[in-house]
Amino acid sequence: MSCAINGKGRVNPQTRRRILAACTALGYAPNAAGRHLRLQRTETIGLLLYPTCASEFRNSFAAEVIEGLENRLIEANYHLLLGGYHPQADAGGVPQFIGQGRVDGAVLLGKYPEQVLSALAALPLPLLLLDSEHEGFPDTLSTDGYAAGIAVVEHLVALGHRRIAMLAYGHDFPNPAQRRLGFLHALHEHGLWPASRALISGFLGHEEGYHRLRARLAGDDAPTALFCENDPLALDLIRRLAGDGVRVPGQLSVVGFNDDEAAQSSTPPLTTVRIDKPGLGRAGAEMILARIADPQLPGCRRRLPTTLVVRGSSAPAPH
Amino acid sequence: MSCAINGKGRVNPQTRRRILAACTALGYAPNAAGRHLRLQRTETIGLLLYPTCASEFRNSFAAEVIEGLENRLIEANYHLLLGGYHPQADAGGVPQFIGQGRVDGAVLLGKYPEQVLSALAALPLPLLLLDSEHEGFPDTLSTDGYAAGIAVVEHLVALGHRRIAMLAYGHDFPNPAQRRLGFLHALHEHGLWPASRALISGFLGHEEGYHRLRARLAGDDAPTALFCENDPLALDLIRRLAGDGVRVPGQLSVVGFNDDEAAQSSTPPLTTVRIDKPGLGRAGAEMILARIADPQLPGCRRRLPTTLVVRGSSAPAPH
DNA sequence: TTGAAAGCGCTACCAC
DNA sequence: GTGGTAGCGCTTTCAA
Repeated sequence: MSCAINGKGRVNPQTRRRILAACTALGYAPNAAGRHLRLQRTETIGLLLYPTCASEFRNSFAAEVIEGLENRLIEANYHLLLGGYHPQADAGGVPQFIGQGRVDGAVLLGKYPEQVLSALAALPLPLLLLDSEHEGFPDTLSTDGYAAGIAVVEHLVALGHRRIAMLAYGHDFPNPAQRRLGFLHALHEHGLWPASRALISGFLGHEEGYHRLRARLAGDDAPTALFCENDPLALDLIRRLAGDGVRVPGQLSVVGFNDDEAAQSSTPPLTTVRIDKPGLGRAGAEMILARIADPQLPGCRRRLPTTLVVRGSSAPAPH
Repeated sequence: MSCAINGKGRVNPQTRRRILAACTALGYAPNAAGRHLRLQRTETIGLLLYPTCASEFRNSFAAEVIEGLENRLIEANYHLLLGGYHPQADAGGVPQFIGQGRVDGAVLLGKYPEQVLSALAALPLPLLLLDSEHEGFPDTLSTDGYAAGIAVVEHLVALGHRRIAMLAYGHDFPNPAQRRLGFLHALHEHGLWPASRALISGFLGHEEGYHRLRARLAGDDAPTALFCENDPLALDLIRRLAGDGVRVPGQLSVVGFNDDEAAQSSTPPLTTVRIDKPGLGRAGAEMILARIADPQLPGCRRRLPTTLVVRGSSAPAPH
């Protein structure tokens, strides 16, 4: 009977039909617990968010990635078990549901500190680090921030800009670091000013970042173009600049990163780097499923390409 | 042994210690599948979001509610299985994981259309409708929008306002409807203008809502205070009004609803109605756990109180 | 091609 | 207070 339902083995098509009809008639569906026990498989993937579910949910990036992830997993008859980080309940930084055999594997999304990441990497469980990179994880999927950094510079140089600055937060996450490296590499290739002049970094809030930027704009070698670490930063700066009478893109071209929803509807619309977030989620689902199917698989570290989306916030350099 | 681990029955404390020590030494933890099968319980709650997980995650309201929900469930050793709405996979509008015995109950969050809600209500599974109301569900938990609508009017009347308008979307969700009713009731109590003058509703986008508002402001009995259905609407209108030279609260007091994060940091800071979102989540967790523990329990429809938060966007009425 | 039966890991019960 | 055992519902194997 099980064969009939799951479409396996040798079953008379007529018998199968009869069984399936009876199932629907009786409203029968296989019980997951029995199935899990027998199969030694839960058909469930843990989705671990850091620091909390709420914090990541508010982040539209994570939300869109999860959408792609979920869609692909549902296709594979898999489900997502949600896990935030609960210091009180989780011994040693490792969430409860791991080790309970509650999930077949887990996807890690968020900005984990090194310590938590190391603890997680040591787990005997298929794991995928999504939108980040770490040497402890055989499987990671992120985006090519390096190439994106280069693409932004190429775009601005093509518009005639020579003094291009980048505004980067003071944290140290892998992908933003890649963007900086690509950005600086491209500047160097074009013989533009050195990193010490190009990089405005180390600030924490937008307020501070804006003050640093204003200071540079007031100098005699003010940048004519600005690459921001992400869209919220770019949009906030544009708003502040507008308030202080600096025209974008007239006096300063601004490029963001992420292509958040707000980037399209801002004034001016934001030139930015687009990440296919649902695509990232789907590819991640593929990777964790493959790892679960064959734990012996060699490690896989992928970086998906990004696309530069040119909108109104970047324009030819002023003479 | 099971007794020792789960802290049940009569076990010599010394034996228990010995067993627990062995468990940690061997890294043993009970397997969830076996446990679920034996207990006929999965210690898992479905979290169903509509229309998609991504859409609800972007909504900071849902994110915060989920945070409270999750925290309480973790305390009760429960987990959250995520479910979006997948028309292709879900027969008859009911998600896969229901009926598979994969969850002990489910929490429904989001703006479900009537049809889907009815299909869900018919399920033989403990369900909690969170932040909404529907006659088909014995258990619902929402907030007291009616009282909130009254509180807003009382606040504005105390500031000397007589011409108070409310801006409400064209959709028809239970809680906003309650807010409107409370608002209109309070207007009536104070002998202020009738619903036909007070309510600016039926629009869909902010653009349209703003045009409707401007038309009213241009009339000779322009409102001096405005109650908006939610904070994003209030904040967007204030921004548009500022762009057109209308001073808030100088010429027009504005009150929002939700106390989103942005309400605190806007200029001026927004007077709004605060909902304890994590509290709503925690209370919801409590309700679904109670229902699971005893399916015979009488139905429970709760509305949590809200708080008016007075900030800078409301001020005494101009003379 | 079909039906019968073993056993996945756990907990609750029962005899000691 | 302790250890042994039945059986949860499923899939898979094996014999008919």
